[in-house]
Amino acid sequence: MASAGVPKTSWADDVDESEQPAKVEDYVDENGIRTTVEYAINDEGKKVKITRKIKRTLQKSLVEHSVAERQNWAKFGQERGNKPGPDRATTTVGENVSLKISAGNKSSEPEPSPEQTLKTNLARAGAGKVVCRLCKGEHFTAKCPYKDSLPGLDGAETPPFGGDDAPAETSAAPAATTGGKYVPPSMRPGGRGAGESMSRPGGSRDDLPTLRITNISEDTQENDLRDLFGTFGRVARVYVGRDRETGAGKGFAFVSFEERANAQKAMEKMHGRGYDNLILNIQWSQPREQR
DNA sequence: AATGAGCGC
Repeated sequence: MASAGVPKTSWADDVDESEQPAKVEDYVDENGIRTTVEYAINDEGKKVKITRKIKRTLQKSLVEHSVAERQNWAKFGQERGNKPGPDRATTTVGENVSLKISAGNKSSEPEPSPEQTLKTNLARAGAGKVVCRLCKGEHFTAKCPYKDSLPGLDGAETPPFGGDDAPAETSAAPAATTGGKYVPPSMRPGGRGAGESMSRPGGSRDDLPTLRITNISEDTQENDLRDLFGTFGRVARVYVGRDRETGAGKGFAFVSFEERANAQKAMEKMHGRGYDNLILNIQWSQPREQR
């Protein structure tokens, strides 16, 4: 408008101008001549029409020799007798497809569904708030001081799937299969009873008979100890204390057996024995977590 | 000399 004659000083104006090339034509004719026509504003602020004709030729220096050579092949079949090279009337050059590399499959999922968004928002609303399911205190249920004295959650009271506080409407079939997070097979309603083949009666893994091994070399690995103590019986778990940063061993480890008698025997046999130029020191471990 | 990780509402 009035600013037409004012010299442009702002770089932003330039950007705006270049944002609108207003291309009106862009085609390739049968001879491979690409023509583009666009309107632009030149330096004097005048509207100009720019017509470009570009002859697309394969440059042998940029193309592998054998590929460039094919341009000269005599045509056959329905194209017999036509001149060599691609006929732009019948042949199009594939457009560039940009390949997006991403780790995992998360980024490939489309925009979240309304339900997912709702879920996310609900989760955000309650973020940072921890409520014990047993005593309603501000701690995780697993940390509840009344965990043992209050009626537990492990009975039939709380179904493992779709808890008692879930609205009845969510029991639709899709919700049951896709609605939530992963449910381990042993926890699925139709699946095998929990631990039919895995767990022993009367114990979570926290009360396995566990030995504390000290004075091991810093590069002792879990498998080394598994091999060493496996001769006394089935080893349920091996933990090597490591530096969080460097991953180097801190000189101690825990070895849990399935059977207390085997652990006892291992301790008696191995305590004071040499391993890696060091004398093993073995005691019963104290429970990691007091209750 | 030396006593474990993470899950999660």
